[in-house]
Amino acid sequence: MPELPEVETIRRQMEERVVSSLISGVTLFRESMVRETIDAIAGKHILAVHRFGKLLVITLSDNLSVCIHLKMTGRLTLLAVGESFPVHTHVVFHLQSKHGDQLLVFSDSRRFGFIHVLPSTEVSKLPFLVKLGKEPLKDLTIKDFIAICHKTKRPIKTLLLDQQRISGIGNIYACESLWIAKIHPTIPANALTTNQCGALFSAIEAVLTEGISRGGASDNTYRNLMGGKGKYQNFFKVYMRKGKPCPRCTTPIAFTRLAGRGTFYCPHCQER
DNA sequence: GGGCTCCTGGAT
DNA sequence: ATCCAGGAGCCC
Repeated sequence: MPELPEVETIRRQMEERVVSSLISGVTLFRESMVRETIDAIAGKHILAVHRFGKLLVITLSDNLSVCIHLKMTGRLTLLAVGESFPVHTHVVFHLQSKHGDQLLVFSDSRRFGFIHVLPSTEVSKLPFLVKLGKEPLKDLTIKDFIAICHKTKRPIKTLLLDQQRISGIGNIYACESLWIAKIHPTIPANALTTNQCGALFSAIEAVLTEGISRGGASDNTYRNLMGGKGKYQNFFKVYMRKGKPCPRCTTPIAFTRLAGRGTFYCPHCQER
């Protein structure tokens, strides 16, 4: 569930609360969640927290980095020492800073997520990052976006979800941006006019920006670093609103399945 | 480029 | 008891 705005919310909270901390130790409850040995990070300092699409990259001292993907149900939670761990806690980072001792906890009920520990100079070679597409609100230009759309006949919504073409968009923001741009999710991407591409590009920027400003969407399992919920779910126009009136035209929101994903749209506004 | 798979909690 | 959520790697 965490998409670009949710991961960005966590990144910003980490920037505020854990950067410059010393990692005094690590407790590993489930080895399979970590791709390499994690012992080396004890004694390192947290220098910065970056985000690439939905991937978090924590830069440590001594050329070491920790890359974390939350996938569906992964969570990072900051706790005071003595607070009980969330269910399905797999890794605990023990932190020391001038604010006192804290615990950074990685939990993931479905265990789709992963943690990589590797030299900072190797991070950019991670297959996921090598193949990652450009990112809205960052380096993806409208010109790029039009070119990407016109290069494939795949359904536009499937294209929006393809991290190797465009990074950061997940199911929620794909549905919401298509509704704003009045584009049907199954239209072949190369059938979109330049104007439609422009409208969709603007819509993507708008929903991601609003998602970030509302602290992400917690329609289900997402929680931020402090365990709090986002608020964007209260502003969904179509996502999870099957049968409810379209906010623009009152037609009941339709639900279909596209590439195995639940897809919400207005059959009137987003006519094919 | 579509379908299957990983996994568990929650809805039905 | 069964179905379903979906990010992304993997299989053809």
